[in-house]
Amino acid sequence: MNLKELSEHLGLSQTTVSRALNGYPEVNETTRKRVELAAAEGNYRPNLRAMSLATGRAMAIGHVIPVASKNDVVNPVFAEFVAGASQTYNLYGYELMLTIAESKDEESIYKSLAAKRAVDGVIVHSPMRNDPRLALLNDIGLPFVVHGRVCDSKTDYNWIDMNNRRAFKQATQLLIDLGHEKIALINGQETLSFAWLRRLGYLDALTENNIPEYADLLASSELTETYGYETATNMLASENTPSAFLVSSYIVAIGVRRAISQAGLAIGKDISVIIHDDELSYFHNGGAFPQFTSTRSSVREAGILAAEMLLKQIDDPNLYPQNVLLESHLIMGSSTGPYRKSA
Amino acid sequence: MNLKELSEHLGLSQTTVSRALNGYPEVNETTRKRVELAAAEGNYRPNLRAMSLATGRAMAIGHVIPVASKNDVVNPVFAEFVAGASQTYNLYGYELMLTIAESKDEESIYKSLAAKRAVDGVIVHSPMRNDPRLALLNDIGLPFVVHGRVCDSKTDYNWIDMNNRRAFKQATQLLIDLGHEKIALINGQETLSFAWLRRLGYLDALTENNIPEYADLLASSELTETYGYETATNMLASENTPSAFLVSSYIVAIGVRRAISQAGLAIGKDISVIIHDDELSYFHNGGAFPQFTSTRSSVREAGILAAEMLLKQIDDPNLYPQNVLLESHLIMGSSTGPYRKSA
DNA sequence: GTGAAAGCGCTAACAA
DNA sequence: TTGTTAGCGCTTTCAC
Repeated sequence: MNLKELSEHLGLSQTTVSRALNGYPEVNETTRKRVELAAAEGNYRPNLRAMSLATGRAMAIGHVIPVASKNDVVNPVFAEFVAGASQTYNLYGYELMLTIAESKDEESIYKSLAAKRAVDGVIVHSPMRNDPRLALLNDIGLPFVVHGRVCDSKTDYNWIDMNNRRAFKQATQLLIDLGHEKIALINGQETLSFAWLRRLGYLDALTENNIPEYADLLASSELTETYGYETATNMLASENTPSAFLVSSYIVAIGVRRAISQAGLAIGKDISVIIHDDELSYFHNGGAFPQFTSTRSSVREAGILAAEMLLKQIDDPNLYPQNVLLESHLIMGSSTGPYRKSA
Repeated sequence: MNLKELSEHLGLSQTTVSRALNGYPEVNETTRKRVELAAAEGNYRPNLRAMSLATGRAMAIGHVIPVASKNDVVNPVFAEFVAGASQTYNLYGYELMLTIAESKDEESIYKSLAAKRAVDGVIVHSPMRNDPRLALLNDIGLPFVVHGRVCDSKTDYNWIDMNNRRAFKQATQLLIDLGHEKIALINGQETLSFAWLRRLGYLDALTENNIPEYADLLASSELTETYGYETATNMLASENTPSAFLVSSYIVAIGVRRAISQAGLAIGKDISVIIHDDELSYFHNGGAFPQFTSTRSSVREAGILAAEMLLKQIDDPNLYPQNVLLESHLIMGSSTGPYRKSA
């Protein structure tokens, strides 16, 4: 059923039917009711592509998820973020166009999305400390919201972020309070800003407590199990054996656990492990990890907010720039609890 | 830059330019070259919506990911599957439209996608043993491929699946060979067919080995940490204390581990844990879990194949039905290795 | 080998 | 309050 058929069926012009359905005020209420009824009966929905073509709005938002290489794992955090965004789009009648692409192809993907008029705006994921995508998107004039922050940006832009720096400062402080001094940070790639900010938070706490920073207790790489295993193994065998690990993702933590148990050590007895992972907030329901308090600030919430921000932006470019820093955050203890180092 | 501008710039008609760009044979090769050059220079891409309207093809595929409730976690497996599909769509010029929706809204979402002409086909995720979506999609005439199988379907349909049954039979056999008899299965919701098939595989092995099936060693629910923790805790405190766990997802396994360590037991010493999780294939690189062999059959591969299958179907409806059962599968050992029960 | 013209299904000026 | 008409940017007959 299309507009023409519907209007013929009603004995009205396409215009009137269109106006009735789109809530224009000048339509007679009786007519509107009639039209709405017939539309519902005939299960009529406007053809999205025709509507888009006529209005010039794509009614779609692009999410481009970068992966480092063809075989890279997709970070599960994206799934939650996208779920939140999808919820918002459903509410406002937008579609979500997803592309998962190798980082090197991203530039051409943005250009292509814009040139094809496939989307009205995009969400930028996984920002780097100095991210060339900002300039590109400004250049092609595509509205965007960044999930995270670009540390070295000179210009304003829309972003929403968790307070990674504060979270890692707090986590580190917690370990310090437990008597630890040799605290390892097994971090993500520090070219990505989330990891960089986590590093800064970790260092903040060390500095405030006059604890020296050991370079060999700082690791930074892609978040995989193998990375966690190998890094922890090396650290445990080194001179500066850490008594605590601060781990940037539960995937990595699986490897860290493996290394620890292989070294004959026990978490909660010989060593302490704190995992920080936004996604884990979902595990937390029911007090799964009672050792640490944790505010539930889910990535999904960020997705909802980011999408709303972008739609507002598209609606009214004057709102620019909008920023949200989610102060609530998550510190997740190891399942076996922290090891209190005797002073 | 649109077609009109491009053709005026070239001094040709829109028709010729369109034909040249779309590879029609009747175009003079010299002309084609000229057109292609100018198009590249002007960074011309056809307006997707105009193209769609003219051709009647949306050039987009819908993925509808169901979540049980508003606060349900999105299964990370979807991310990998979708990544694979996205790769295929990029190749063929299709877009991927993602919707994450509560199961109860799904029906209306499919109807809406079809009526709006937003997609040319859909991928059905998380099939149930008896899934009403098949009938619905057949009814509205939207081509689809199911990721998984609908156990009780009378009619044919396109699907691609891992051999969950065989994988769980093998995993169970492995534990039996290690001397275990009281083997717990902590499974997903058995209304979903993947979980049901896993259960059947588990039972296959028990039956073949004349091992009795203990009802209290079979659990089935949504895959969360808390579920794993509570179930394992109860099982460990019961009469039929299991000496081995077979766990249907690494998220659940985190809870199981927690329960085990809280009960004062050690994996690999007092108890054995096998986790099966397709997604974990990505962890496997580098022999992270050397205890078991494992063929790497990633969910991403399934995504690639499913997308190809669907595009073929759209191209030529006569190919129906297409089915792929991925025989390769994954058995992932616990990081601390299996416990060999003394006979 | 190329072009003119109609049409995909909708919205939005402009008229009435 | 409703209808007429043009047009969004492309593809595709049909004619040359």
